[in-house]
This record gives sequence, structure tokens and C-alpha cells, in this order.
Amino acid sequence: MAVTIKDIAIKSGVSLATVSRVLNDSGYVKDETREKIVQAIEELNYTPSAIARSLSRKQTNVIGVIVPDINNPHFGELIKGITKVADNANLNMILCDTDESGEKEIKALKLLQEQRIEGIIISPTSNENDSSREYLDTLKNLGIPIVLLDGDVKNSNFSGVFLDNIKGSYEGVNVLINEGHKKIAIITGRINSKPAKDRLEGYKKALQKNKIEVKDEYIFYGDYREDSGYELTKKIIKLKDKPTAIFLSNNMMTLGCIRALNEAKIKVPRDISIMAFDKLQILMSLGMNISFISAPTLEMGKSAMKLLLESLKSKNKAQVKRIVLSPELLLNGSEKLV
Amino acid sequence: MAVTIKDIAIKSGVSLATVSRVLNDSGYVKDETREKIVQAIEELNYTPSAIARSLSRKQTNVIGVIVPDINNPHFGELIKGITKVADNANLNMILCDTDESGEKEIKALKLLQEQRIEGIIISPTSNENDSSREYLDTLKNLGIPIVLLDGDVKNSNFSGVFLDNIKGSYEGVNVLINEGHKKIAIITGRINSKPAKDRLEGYKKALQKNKIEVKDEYIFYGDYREDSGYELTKKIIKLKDKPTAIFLSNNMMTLGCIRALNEAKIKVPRDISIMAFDKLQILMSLGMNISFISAPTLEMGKSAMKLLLESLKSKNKAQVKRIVLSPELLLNGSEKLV
DNA sequence: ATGAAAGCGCTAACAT
DNA sequence: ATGTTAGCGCTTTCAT
Repeated sequence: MAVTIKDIAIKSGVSLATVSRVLNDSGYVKDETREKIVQAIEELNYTPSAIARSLSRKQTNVIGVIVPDINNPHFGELIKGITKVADNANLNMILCDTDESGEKEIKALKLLQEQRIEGIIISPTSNENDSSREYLDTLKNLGIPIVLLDGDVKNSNFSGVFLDNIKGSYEGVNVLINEGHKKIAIITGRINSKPAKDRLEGYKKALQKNKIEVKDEYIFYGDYREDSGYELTKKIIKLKDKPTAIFLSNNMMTLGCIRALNEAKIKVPRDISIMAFDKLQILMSLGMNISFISAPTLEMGKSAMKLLLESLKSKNKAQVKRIVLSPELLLNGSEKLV
Repeated sequence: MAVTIKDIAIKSGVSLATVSRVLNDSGYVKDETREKIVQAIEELNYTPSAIARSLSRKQTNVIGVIVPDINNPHFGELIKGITKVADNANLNMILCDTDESGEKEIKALKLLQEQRIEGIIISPTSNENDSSREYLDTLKNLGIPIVLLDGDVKNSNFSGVFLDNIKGSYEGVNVLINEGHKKIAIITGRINSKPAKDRLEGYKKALQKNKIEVKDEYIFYGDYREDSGYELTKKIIKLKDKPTAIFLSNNMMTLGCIRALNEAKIKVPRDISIMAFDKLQILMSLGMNISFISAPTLEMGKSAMKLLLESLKSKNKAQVKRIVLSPELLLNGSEKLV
């Protein structure tokens, strides 16, 4: 169907090898013949087949990226960072959205393996998904470089770029405490997500450090989606012993929380205070004074891709490297105790 | 390096063909041999190479999707819709973000062609990018089905799913007029974008219909990004003859507009009214009463993928089909003239 | 400077 | 029910 290298060879009266040479700028080709070939390529509108090339070269120049939710600006930014570095390295990318589902994560991994990608950057949905971890291990043993981004995987030893989540929520909760809050609720992610776990830990640590009792009634497990933030906030504001502040473990749940508060006509920080993980640019644009614990997402994406690039270059024997970046505190007033 | 079908064949003492048969569930294989093979596959941890398979089958089972900005929730939703249908059809997807750049659009098209994708869904950045259109034409002539989504391409005749943009902004502006507004500014997209053009046209139509003069000083061209909405709004509120309402042609610019208004302490709709294209779920979550002209994005994505599926099935001779969906008016109060 | 030919991993006739 | 073999489109060694 499509035009092949053979057609070009015939049309320009040379061999396949010579065409391949001009295609790849390799070896010697007389200027005259090169021109003939280039012309034939243009006339026949030839485009090389990456498929055939990959098979022959035994390399695809494609990497795989797996994230739980493309529509979440947090991952959007990570992806932007990855893309920037990947583009420069002339690597193409297959992007997989797992929709926060472990099952789809496995599917994505399988897809990527079948496509013979050179390496993988993954932001795992959960860190206790055993089948997912096993698959990652298998891939690693097959010599495929894996770089974790933003989420860890239990009992594993992959390179990766992470955020110091414990530190982040510790500091965030500390700010609340310093403002005078003693009753602080937390909406964290699924218990099997490492970042969620760490963010909860930082929360507890801050309370303990300040000799404030950690109350189970104040700990709520969401699923990182907006709706769970909404529902859990509704629960929180119905609590008999209502907290004076809510600590939120991710951006989407923060949105849900704000929606619930709005509906209940509860004003921040007049009626309740808020401290939230993951900056929401939009809220800041809107002049909503929510205080954030913000991750350097673009930077994280870039770092992850650079790590992958290193592994790709040094082939098999790249060492495991784990980079931990610190979040930044953006105080805008929502943490105040009025 | 990797395990191949040959290794499986050897290990289980059969021929390549037989292994291929169990892999593809085609032809007859004795249960006994099948088991041997399946076992070998598991033991050696074999995963077929999509590359080799594609080359041999002359089909990749991959489609390409090109959008101007993954991080824009509008396109995020379109992609979700596409993905849903594509998943069901067992088609994989290469997603390309052009960053609103015509150049990157061409690059993406080339990449997709090299990857021998089966079809393309594209949301074009501009409709006057001649090289882009030419490339699309070439691909179409090569027998690759093209489906436009949400944006048209000048002088072309591709299938596609579109929004009735003229109708949308006509109705939106009409609402403003009915509220009593006479001085209505518009921030539209780049002049070479079809949707932007149509949205401007609907705006003009509504004014003319109501015998309101169309004033050039009230027409502003942005680039669909937040910053341009911000900058242009700042200009608008400095106008001597300040408009009482602003009509916005997309979601990102609306954000910028709101940011500018916030900074200037201008309240909506008390001081100025707003009507905006593209629903921003976030604003609604936040209880901000902005009125929208909203596109059925998920539906549009699905429709586009279904269209592509049809073309894929009927091979070469699918006819051009253009689906136009109507936007929905979501009135929340920001259109009021106070 | 160019060509011949083997091979990348798989599929799909065709044979047996 | 299974095997043989000729490609798929390209790269790359080895000749010439």
C-alpha cells in the first residue's frame, strides 16, 4: 500500500542500501545520487516506517509514561516537564492514563512492554498493588529502566523523583497549629498510597510534636478525587466536635471540600481554616486565598525524564538514584484562626 | 535480548507457526501442545512484540490524537471521551500535545504517519495553517482516515465533530442583551481559528439583530491562553467608554479575565457582567456564578472516535460525515445587569 | 561509493 | 494438527 524504501530505490535506480544511507545520513553517498534519491522521496511522498525501523534497529525511541489522571493539573504539569526533556532527546512518548485503577495500570504496563518502549516513567496509583509491583520488577529485570515519579512502590528499589510528603504536611499542619488550631481534621488519600500515607504521617507528627492528641474521628480517607473531598467535608462539618481546620491531601479533594463549604455557606477562614496539598493555580488566579503545600511539578517531571535518560544511556548498569524534592509553603491566609 | 517466539517454539518443541497459533487463537492446536506452549510462555515470561506483529500484519491497531493543550480541561474531556470508545474497540492511542503551535502540529502528524497509525483525530490549532492542511490532505489521500474534532480546517473536506459556535455565542450574547446590556466587549481567539471566528460572528450577529452597533474597540483578539484573557481584560476595564459586559471565547481566557477583575476589585455581576464559552467545572464547584455556553465535550470525544471507527471499518470508501452538536446555556447569574 | 543479502520477530498462506 | 516458508520494511555487515 504505502510507499516503501524499495519504491524509492527502483525509482532512483539504486539499491535499498543506498536509499537507507541517505535516509540515515550514514556512510558515503555521491552528491549526485543523493539528490536523485531525495527527489524520488519527495515525488513519491515517502515517509519511513518507524515500525520497520524499530524492528530492524531493535530500538523504538519511544518511552512510556503512566499517570493516574491526565486531567489533574498536577499530573498535567509533571507530563509537561517530562515532555520538555524527552523532546530534546528526540524520544517519543506513549502516555497512559490509568484512571486511578490498578487494573488499568497493569494493562498499561503490558501495552508498553508490547510496544517495546525503551523505558518507563510511572506515577503509581497505589504502592501496595502487588501485581503492579511484580510487573515492574519483571520489566526491570528485562533491562527496561523504570523511574518512579511522585509515588513510591512498596518493597521495591527503583530510581525515582519524589516529594518529601512527610515534611510537607508536617510543616503545613505546623502552620495551622501555630495559628492556634487544636482541632484539625485531615482528608487524606487511600491508605495504600504512599504519598497519602506520608502526608498522614506528617500530620500526625506535627500534632504529636505539639502534644495534641491524634483523634481517629478527625482522620478521613478519600480517593484523591473531587467527590470524595466533597462528601468527606460534608461529614466533617456535621461532626459534633467540629474541627477548626481541615488539612487536605490533594488538589482535587480540595476542590470538593471548597464546594461543600460553599454549599453550607461556610466561609474560609472566617468559619473554618484550610491547608491543602498541591497548588491549584486556578484558585490563586481567582484570588481565593487558600494556603498550599506546593510541589515543584515541572521540575519533578524534568528530573524524572533526566533520570530515565541516564539509565537509557548507561544501559544496564545504571545505579538506583532517588531524588527527593521539598515542597514549598504558600501561605495565603486560609490557615488563619479567626 | 528479549524472548521471542522462536525461544518458545524451541522450548516447547514445536514450530513457530504453532506458537503463533496459540498466541492468536487461530487455527487448530491440540490441547496438549497448547498447554506446553502456554507454559513455556509463562516460564520464559514472553510478551509478543507489537512492532513485529504490526509489520507482519500491516496494521498497528494504534490511532493518533492531536490536541492543542492537554492541560486544558476542555481537551481533557474530549480525550476522555475518545479513550472510552477506543478502549472498547481495543485500539491504542498515541496522544500528541501541540502546545497551540502549528509547527508542533506538523511534527505530530509526521510522527503519527511514521508510526503507521490507522487513523487520526485532530483538534487543529488554527484553520489557516496551510502546511498542516496539506499534510492532512496527503494523509487522507494515503488512505488514512482523518476526523476533525472541535476545530475545522479551511478549504478541506474531512469528517468531523463540531460545535455550533455561531449559535452558541449568538445565544449567549443575546442573553446579555436581553438583560439590558448594550456595551458588550468580546475577547475572542486568534483570528485564524475557526471556532474563534465563529464565536465572533455569533457575537456580531446577536448585536446586529438587536440593532446594536458593533464597535471595533470592543473586539479583542486573544490566543486562548489565560494570560491573554488577563491582559485584555485589563485593557477593557481601562476603556473610556467601559463596557457593561464581557463575552469570553474560551475557558482559559475566562480565568485570566476573572483574575484581572479580582485584582482590580471589580465584582461580577455587580460591576461588570460576564458570559463565557466552555464550562469551567472548577468555577461551578467553587460556587462562582459564572454563566457558560457549554459544549458536550465527553459526547463530542465519543462521537469523534465513533466516526473514526466507522471509517476504519469501511476502509477507503467511508463518506465524509460532519456532526454538529449544539452547546448548552448554563445561566448562573453572571450575565445580570445590576 | 554502491550493492547483495541476512536478519529483526512475527503472520499467513500453503503443504503435509 | 502441525510444519515450512515467504514476506512485512528497514538496517547493517560484508563484498566489490
